[in-house]
Amino acid sequence: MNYTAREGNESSHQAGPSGRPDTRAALLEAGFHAFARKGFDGASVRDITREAGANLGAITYHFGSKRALYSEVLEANLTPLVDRVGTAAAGPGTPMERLSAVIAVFFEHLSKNPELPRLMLQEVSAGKQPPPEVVAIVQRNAGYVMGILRDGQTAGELHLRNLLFTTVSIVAQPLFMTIMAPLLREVGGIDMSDPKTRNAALEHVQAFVRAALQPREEA
Amino acid sequence: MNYTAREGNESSHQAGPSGRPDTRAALLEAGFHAFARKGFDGASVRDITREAGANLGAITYHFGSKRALYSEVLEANLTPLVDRVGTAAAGPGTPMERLSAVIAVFFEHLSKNPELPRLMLQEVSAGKQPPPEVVAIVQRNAGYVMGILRDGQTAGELHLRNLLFTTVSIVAQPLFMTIMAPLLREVGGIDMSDPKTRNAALEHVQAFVRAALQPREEA
DNA sequence: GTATAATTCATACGTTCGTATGAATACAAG
DNA sequence: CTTGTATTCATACGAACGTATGAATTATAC
Repeated sequence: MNYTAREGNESSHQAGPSGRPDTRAALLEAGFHAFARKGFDGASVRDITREAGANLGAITYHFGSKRALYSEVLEANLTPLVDRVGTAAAGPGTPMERLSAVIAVFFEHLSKNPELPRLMLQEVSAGKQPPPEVVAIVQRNAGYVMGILRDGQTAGELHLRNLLFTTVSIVAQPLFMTIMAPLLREVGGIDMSDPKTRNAALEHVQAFVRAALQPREEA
Repeated sequence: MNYTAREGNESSHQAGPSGRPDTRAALLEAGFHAFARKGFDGASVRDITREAGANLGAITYHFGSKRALYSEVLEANLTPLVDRVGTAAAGPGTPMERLSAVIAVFFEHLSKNPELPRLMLQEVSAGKQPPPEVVAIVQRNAGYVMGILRDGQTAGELHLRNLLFTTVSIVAQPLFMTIMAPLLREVGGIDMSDPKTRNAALEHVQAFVRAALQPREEA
């Protein structure tokens, strides 16, 4: 029972920056693809280890279990996105400009990692309570968006009633737009892998949100 | 090889309107729950048949395979929603009113069948091309929404650039709002099972879309 | 070099999976 | 009743699953 491999923190594992195989990273990568493509249950340990060029027992050795690998995959792939959102949210400009920047970050990051939204939505559409790390990440992301909305609200630049609902409405758009890509081709003959089209979609979402939040006089 | 059970059309199967067990319907119901809750791979034939109070071989007998049951579950549960959307889209009123009606239908139907959006999103977030029946249903639904948008566009009542993108932006909202319900409690302490809250969410989405599509003067 | 720890490897275990099979039962028609 | 069909049932099969095990190998320290 010596193969714990989880005792200390990283850095002592496999000399990442060297030319060594770094099985651990390969498993995270392969696991990401497999989980995104087939879901947790659909992706098998044999699939993942084979794709990673590792032995069947590698997941048990490096992570302890398939479930633990899944958790690390989630965290490792969601954190960079939310980090980018955080910096975009803290950037300069009016609240509306910062919001557009956040949408752009979202959109670009998801477009460059087309499997990520699948992973996220599978996690959320599973119905079960996601692992606490995921909840924390989502919470952090929501916090960034809500911060912008609050700023715009107090400055009178944005018009909205409910902070949380509006946040959901906004975040839903890049996620959905990205995840619907395969269906958009089928239904509308639109190819989201074309950068031109992708940019058009981004601009649509930005304009849509901008229009929705524009202050106006009404009951 | 006599248990085909798929030769003719319905009506000869099990005398639905009688007091008989109607295993077939029970399997569709149990399969819907199980697939929505655990995904296709996560839901086992043994789970489903047990929940349906049927024998282990019942799925093979009545549908031929687990996959075939899944297809029927998808179709049986998506069609009623899209039918309702169709009637709402064909209703009276201005395009904006019809759009709000469609959103309300969406919202209400999804709220009453909280597992349905999970099923839909799992299907779409699986990445693989959904079965052609599902594509057809989605296409029909998109057609209804796009019809309203086109009407409003020619009447000058709605302002939008891209028909398809706008449709995605609209449909995404009730879906996301419903599916995010568990996270909304966690993140914002909001209980979507409360009818009051649910109605507030509906009104938010309607107002959000209305504002986004309101004609205005700009570049 | 040798000793010690970290990692890989082949293989096996027990479980669960979807489906197949044929006997048993329920039902409808004559 | 008897006959024939539709359905249920218990059980079995082979495959795939996640994980465990201990030997082989590789890296690190001395």
